[in-house]
Amino acid sequence: MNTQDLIKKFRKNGYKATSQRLAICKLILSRKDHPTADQIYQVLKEEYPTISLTTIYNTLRILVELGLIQELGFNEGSIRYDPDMELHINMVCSKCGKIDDYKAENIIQLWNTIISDLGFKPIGQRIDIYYECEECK
Amino acid sequence: MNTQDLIKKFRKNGYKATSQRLAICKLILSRKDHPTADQIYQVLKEEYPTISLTTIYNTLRILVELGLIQELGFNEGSIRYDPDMELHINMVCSKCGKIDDYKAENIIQLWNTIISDLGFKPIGQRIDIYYECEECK
DNA sequence: TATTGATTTGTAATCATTATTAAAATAGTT
DNA sequence: AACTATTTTAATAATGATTACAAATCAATA
Repeated sequence: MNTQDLIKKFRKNGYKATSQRLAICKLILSRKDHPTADQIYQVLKEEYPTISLTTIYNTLRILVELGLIQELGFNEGSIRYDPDMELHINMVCSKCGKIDDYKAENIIQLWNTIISDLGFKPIGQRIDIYYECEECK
Repeated sequence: MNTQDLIKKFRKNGYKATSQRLAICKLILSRKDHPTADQIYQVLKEEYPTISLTTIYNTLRILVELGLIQELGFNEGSIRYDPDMELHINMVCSKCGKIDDYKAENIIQLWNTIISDLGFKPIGQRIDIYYECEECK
């Protein structure tokens, strides 16, 4: 999603398209490592020295509401943000917490089987696999 | 798992079988609603008025280590504890946070297919489905 | 460009969890 | 049953992530 589309999306939903919001969007939508709010803050501080963590949190909440990203709560106590809204598996290293997305072949089949049994369409889903990554072994 | 087996399990792993630990175990292993540490604390305070949250957390950590329960971090900021270590789906209400376990019929087969593609045996997994429960609708 | 209301920011507050440490309880041994 | 070394508990303080608040700033519209 490019900047113009983002601006439109914000305005259509009654939100102002501030430079901070656009910067946060561009960052989170481009990253695949599921950063925390603080990690986003640390990066954006360089370009926007007065940006505050509150703004990061507020913007992330809006992006969740607009369906652009997904929140993933983990056991270490922090929430990570995932811009991949398609069906996928989060490969989570139990030691270092690193996360990679994994698009398995049969996952769509698995998913369709599950939801056809449910009888209704769920709002969303989350599939994690926990393992020990190469660096940690 | 009965009390005697629990005592054996603790001792075999170098942990003392204190009454607090046994009470926490019995409670968490019998509940299906994935309680938080504080919810467990609130219940056990009745029977053990001097029990502390620290003890709850310490014991839960041991139970995770012994493979008896699973930690599930959620977005509202709290960790919930799930005594069901078998493959199952957490049906999570996006509004009230209620969680029910759901054992779908064909999941295990499909899941095994996905796992075998990985080439290694994962430590664990987690499958959530988010929806709006009856009471919240 | 002026106005109005939303947004940002810095600070303080909150909540869950962890660290610390003296006192109490346990398991193994006499 | 008592002894003792060691672990565990429990109370408090500390930490870290997130949220609340209020004054200053900015975006959108006229």
